[in-house]
Amino acid sequence: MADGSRPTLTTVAEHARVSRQTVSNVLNSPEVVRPDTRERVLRAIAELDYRPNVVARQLRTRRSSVLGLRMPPASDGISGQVLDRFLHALTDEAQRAGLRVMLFTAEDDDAEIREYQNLRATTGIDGFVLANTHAGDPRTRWLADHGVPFVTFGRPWDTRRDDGGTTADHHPWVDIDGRAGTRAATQHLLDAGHRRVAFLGWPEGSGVGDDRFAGWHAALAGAGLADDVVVHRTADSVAQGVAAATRVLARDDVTALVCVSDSIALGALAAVREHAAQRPGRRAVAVTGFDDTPVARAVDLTSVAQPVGDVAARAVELLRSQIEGRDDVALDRQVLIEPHLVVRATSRAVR
Amino acid sequence: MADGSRPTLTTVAEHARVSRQTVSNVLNSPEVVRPDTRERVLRAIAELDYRPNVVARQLRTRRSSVLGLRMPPASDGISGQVLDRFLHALTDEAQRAGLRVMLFTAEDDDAEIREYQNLRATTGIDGFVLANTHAGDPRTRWLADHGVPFVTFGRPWDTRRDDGGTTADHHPWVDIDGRAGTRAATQHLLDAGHRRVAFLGWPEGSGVGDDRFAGWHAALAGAGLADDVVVHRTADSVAQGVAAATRVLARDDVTALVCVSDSIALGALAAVREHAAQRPGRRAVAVTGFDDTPVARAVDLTSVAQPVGDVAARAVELLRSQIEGRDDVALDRQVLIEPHLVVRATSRAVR
DNA sequence: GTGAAAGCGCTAACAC
DNA sequence: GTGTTAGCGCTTTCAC
Repeated sequence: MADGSRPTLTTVAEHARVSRQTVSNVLNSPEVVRPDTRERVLRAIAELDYRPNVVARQLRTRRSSVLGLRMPPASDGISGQVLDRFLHALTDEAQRAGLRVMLFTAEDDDAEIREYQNLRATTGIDGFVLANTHAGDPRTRWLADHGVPFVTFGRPWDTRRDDGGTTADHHPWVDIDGRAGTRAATQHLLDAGHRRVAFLGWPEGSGVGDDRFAGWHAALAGAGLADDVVVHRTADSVAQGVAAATRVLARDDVTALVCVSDSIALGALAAVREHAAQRPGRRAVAVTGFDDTPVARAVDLTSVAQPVGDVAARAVELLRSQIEGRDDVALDRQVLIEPHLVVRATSRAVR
Repeated sequence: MADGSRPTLTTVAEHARVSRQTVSNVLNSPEVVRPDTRERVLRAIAELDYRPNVVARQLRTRRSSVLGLRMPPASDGISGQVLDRFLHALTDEAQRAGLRVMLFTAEDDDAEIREYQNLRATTGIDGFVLANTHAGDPRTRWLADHGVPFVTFGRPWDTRRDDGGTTADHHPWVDIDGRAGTRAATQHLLDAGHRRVAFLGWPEGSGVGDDRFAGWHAALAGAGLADDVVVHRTADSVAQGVAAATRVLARDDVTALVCVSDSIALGALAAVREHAAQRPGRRAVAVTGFDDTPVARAVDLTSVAQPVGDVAARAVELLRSQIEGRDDVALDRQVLIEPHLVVRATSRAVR
């Protein structure tokens, strides 16, 4: 029972007939204690069910072993799911490494920076994970300038900076190779015999979207089909997906659609269904999405899956090496992880 | 710049020419300090950009102002979204109340209980929020027995206990009135003139599912239509939704489907579309879902929205009253929140 | 290898 | 109203 008071270092020390310091050593530098003493101390620890008070330790060492993460704004899109899965994986990986994840919210980037200061000053958070970086992000800059350990899920997309500096560009990050993802999806369709593979993407200018576009284009180029391509760009929503696909399907030679997201793919699927109803007997148009969200699984949509577990593991690793101050030369500070294609009904030969 | 060392109470005290204690008082019991002194201290605080070290405070007061939440296992279903939205709202509300949310993971209930002990003993977490309670939950029991502040999102569905005890039954909880939700959805359909409103639900025995079923039934009973009802029960997936709806639509008098979840509604929608294609000219069958997930918005599905923001606010409130030890008689320790119906295309009169 | 002393930054208890 | 003293539980430093 945890009533009364918990045992402290002193309790354990008395119990094992050693000094508090020795108990501390057993916990933190076991190799420095003689085996039999260590044994005795460990027994006392077990008997008393002693657990070190991390708050006291934190006060002394100035290390909290806590990571901060801004709770990403509730995404209305379907793809928001990826971040949630990432958050889960991150919590898991952090815990495995003896770290905790603490959440906070902020209205905008500036508020977030203020919260960094706050959290550092008051609770001594050790580092941050940023999940939603964007072009010209002031947050990475601030963190780098202030020597705060952090890692981003997502590459910094702007390589140029007004003042010609490069600080922000060199921060540690982990990202998923979207280009490889759409490339694999496109290749998969080409392998199935499709020749006219259209791309339904986001408006130009988003790093992530452009990256995915590039993968599709590269695959077509590899097959010598890049001279005359079909692309339609639109905002990320199911309704827009319907509209975009309907437009593209007006071209009768298009037999497959590579979509930049599951949301758009979901819309495309509806359009394809409509299209098929009007032309019975014709081979169904293949569709692929991106993110492998629950919806994709639900409607049996082929999609590119982001291995968020791997991302989280590498992120924690990168963070730890910064926090512990070891300049891990062996550790790549920029990690690009390959996604994989999950083939489902919407891209398989139908009938 | 935060380099060098941050100011402490002592720094501020010297700066304001008072004792450390007075500074502490200004922060924690301002009314006890003379106005002019307080003014001077506040000025010093502002000038030095002093922020109290919460770790030190925590060591002293044994209060962490941190709430623990087990990261719910990545739900493959579409409805998992509700928890994510809740988590966001909780973080927000907690922050507003000066609390932080810390995450952890656990394999199962027992592991979670072990983690409670751990977190309490080592980091002194003040309380917990449980998001996924289930019948016969050992966690609420453990927490109650050990006097740990907590609140659940979800009612305890089992009112009986082996030993006849009632501890677990009296814990503070916040929940959404699912019954009221389906009742509103059903009434909405009845008002639109539908007479045969079928229910697509989960297998009997889940508290949440039975609750939603009850609301539908109550609405029909209120209209004198409960004598001969159409119900189909199935697992929560889109595919199952398709199958269930197809079965139910074999009865030609069914003109509306109230679904226990958006997943099932999504499937039902597909079945309805198929059905309509075979019977042109017939009035489309109305469909409603539950949870108002992004997918519902995406496909324009009428759905019952869970006001998770309200839930989070009340949860934080209940937790605070426990942590601060005030036995708030005025505060209902069991809060049922009314959801609201979001009417969209799938339940509006078509054409 | 082990122990004693000091102190991290704060607040509770009591003196003035 | 304000200041002084003590101590939360731990680790770092330095004797031994």
